[in-house]
Amino acid sequence: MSDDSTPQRPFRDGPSHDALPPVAQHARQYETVRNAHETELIEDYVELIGDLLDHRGEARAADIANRMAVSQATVSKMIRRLNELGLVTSQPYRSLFLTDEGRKMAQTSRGRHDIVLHFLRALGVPDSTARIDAEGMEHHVSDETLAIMQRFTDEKDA
Amino acid sequence: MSDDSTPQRPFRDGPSHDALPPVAQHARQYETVRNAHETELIEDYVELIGDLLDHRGEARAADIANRMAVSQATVSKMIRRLNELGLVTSQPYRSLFLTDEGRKMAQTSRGRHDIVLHFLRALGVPDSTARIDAEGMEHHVSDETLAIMQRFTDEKDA
DNA sequence: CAACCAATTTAGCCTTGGCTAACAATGCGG
DNA sequence: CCGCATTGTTAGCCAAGGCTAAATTGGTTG
Repeated sequence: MSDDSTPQRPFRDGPSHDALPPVAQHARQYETVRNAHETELIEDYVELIGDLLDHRGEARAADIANRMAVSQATVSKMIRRLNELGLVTSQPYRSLFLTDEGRKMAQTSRGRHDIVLHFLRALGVPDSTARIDAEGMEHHVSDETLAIMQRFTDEKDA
Repeated sequence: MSDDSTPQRPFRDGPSHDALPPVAQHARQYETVRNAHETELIEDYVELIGDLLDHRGEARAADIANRMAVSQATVSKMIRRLNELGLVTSQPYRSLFLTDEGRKMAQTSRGRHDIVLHFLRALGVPDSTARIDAEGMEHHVSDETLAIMQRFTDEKDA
């Protein structure tokens, strides 16, 4: 463990850099991101399925594959996983449905997504860019920040 | 292809949902996120190595493992990858260095990271939360949005 | 200078999330 | 009601990014 015993070396003369955060805190940042990665794809699928159900009354694997730009095989495999996780129910060759838990996740995810999207628009980001950024950002924004974004958007719109 | 021929079904009576984006655009959102995922870990490693070099004069595998909260074996494997990608140079059992390209990536990544972090703070997010969120968000913010964030922060600080 | 401890690397395993190709079921048009 | 296009599934491949355990190297210290 060579870390964090070494006092600051007098090496730099460049622009001022922030100090490195303490190891434990730094580590927690990365852990949080890794954890988010584990759930975000799941959430994206569930959210999309929820949207399809709302807007079209059904969610077919082919539609999901299209919208995700992914092969049907990938979707099929993922659906099995969602099934095991108790998020969707499906009979073979039939349209999908969300379980209660799945519906809850879809709703939450939807909510976060909307807050981020509206926030970006309120900030002045053009729609098509806002959509793309929101998709990536939504899984990495804490509840705390989310609340602040919400507040910002509300004030802007008021 | 059952998609996008079906006109709106009159199903919902709940809260107003935005319409689904056209398939092509929707697909692009997900593709962008997938692409970001491919590079973001790499960027995180390179950025961290750059930070360690700046702040401590050297970047050791053990420090990286500590700060990332990951095993040394994982770091070792990743370093080999970074090597193959021409981002770092390393002799076995020795400290690491960034190539020109690696330095450039570290700098860019650092820049994005700082903009997002400062933006979040300017928005009113407490520091420790801002750090965590910034880590996750930095790879999903477009240049366009980044510029807007920068501007916002500048105005706030002025 | 030998021996031990810390750091690094290697080997081998696992899960995720993609893919293609081949096969199976559905359901519609004639 | 038969045939065939569309849709869904399965099998088997691959790369990435984790892990543990074991082997190696390097440095320090008694």
